Amino acid sequence: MLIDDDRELCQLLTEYLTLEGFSIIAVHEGTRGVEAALTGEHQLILLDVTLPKLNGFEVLKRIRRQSQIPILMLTARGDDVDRIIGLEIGADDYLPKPFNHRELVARMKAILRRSVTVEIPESEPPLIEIDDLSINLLNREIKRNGQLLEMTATEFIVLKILTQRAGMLVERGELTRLALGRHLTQYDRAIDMHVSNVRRKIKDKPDGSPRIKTVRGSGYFYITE
Amino acid sequence: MLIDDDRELCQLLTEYLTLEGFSIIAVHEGTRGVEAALTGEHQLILLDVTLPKLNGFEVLKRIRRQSQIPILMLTARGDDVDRIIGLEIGADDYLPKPFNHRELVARMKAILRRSVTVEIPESEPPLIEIDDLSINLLNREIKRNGQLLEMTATEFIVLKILTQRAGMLVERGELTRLALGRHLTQYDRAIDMHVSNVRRKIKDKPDGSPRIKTVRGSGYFYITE
DNA sequence: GAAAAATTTACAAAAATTTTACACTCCGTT
DNA sequence: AACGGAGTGTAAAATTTTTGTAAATTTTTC
Repeated sequence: MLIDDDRELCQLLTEYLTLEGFSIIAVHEGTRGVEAALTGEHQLILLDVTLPKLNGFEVLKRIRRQSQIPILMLTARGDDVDRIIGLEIGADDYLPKPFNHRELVARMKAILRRSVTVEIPESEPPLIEIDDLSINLLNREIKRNGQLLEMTATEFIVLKILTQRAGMLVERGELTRLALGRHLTQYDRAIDMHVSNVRRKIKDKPDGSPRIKTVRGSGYFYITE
Repeated sequence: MLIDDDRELCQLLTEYLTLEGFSIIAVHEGTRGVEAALTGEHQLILLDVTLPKLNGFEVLKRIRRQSQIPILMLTARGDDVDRIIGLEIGADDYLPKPFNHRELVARMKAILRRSVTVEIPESEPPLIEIDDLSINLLNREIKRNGQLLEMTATEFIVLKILTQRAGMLVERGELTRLALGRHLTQYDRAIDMHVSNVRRKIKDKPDGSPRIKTVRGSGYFYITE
């Protein structure tokens, strides 16, 4: 999928890439791009940085919040800052405009080659149920025996990860990477806060025992049995 | 293959990674690293950024000129520029020093998983069972005939190492390196304390015989048979 | 520009680790 | 048999690390 507001470029690229054996869908607006990217119907996103309204980085971040789909950024300005921000936020590659069509294809193929084994789209079950919690991955709702709990996006993903791996230790570093999308650095206490908030919101189990255990020096895990 | 001029780190890592099922060869110099990387004998390169003479990026570039072998960069504490340049030139991942050994393994496995052709060292069985002890590596729980024992992270790893090598002598120095991640120095009694604590917590065998034997002047081992 | 969320800061509390200290053991020597 | 040094076990103290969370700050969202 191509996200770019330059319709002429979209047409040219679509034609060319179709010729190369890709099937392309173009959208010209950021929010629509995010939606489309999250449908899971696409294998690779080509994303222009300079979009009206919602800019490319914003789009990238929103997609990354929910999906690891490969993204190749297209940017007009070849300045390093852009590259850094893009890759840092989670783009797989970047290509400065104007670019050579063949180079684009080469890079797309490179990304796809890398992602083949990663993106095994085995659909995760849309609902995690554990104890009296139900965690709906589709609409991101969490209920404690039927009652809806308010969660922020990050708290949701933290709880999702911990429950998906219930009974298994998730190390702080890994949790940080999975939930916050960055490396854990010294003195970074963000993940602790999120866990703390999750604990406060989900409360203890019906029998009064805690749900999330801390393994000092390692990480956290959701207690089973 | 590990390319790093810090020999001490190389030794520690080699030991640890060997324990994890990898076979490691370390070189301490850039040009030799490039040569070795291009022999095609290795599946993954761990590459330090701050090498004398030929720096890590240069090594990376030279390797990439001829090979797509997976490369994980070890960067000095997280300066963004380094990270990005590394990825830009073609590293597969990076890990800022100082890093957690377990995290390194996780990332190595992730990279290897992506490069289909390589077989990942079969992850150690998640459960060690010996006598009436069961040691769960997933959630780091230790049970003595069903009953949960409280252990600190260090005590856990000490017991893990001793039981994994049950019947074999583990020297104090090696145990210190593996469990505490440092070299044993004169008057360092920490490992003795940990062994002592482990002994106290796991108690003797059901028949009243001790589980961990001291070999005076050498080390410890878990008694089998 | 206000509200919400995320992150950082700060600090007390808890827990883990290391160090210290001393008793004890092994073992070769006197 | 007594001596003495090196190595070991471990209690207790000292130190360091880690965690929980309130509050402040920054960033993001709408």
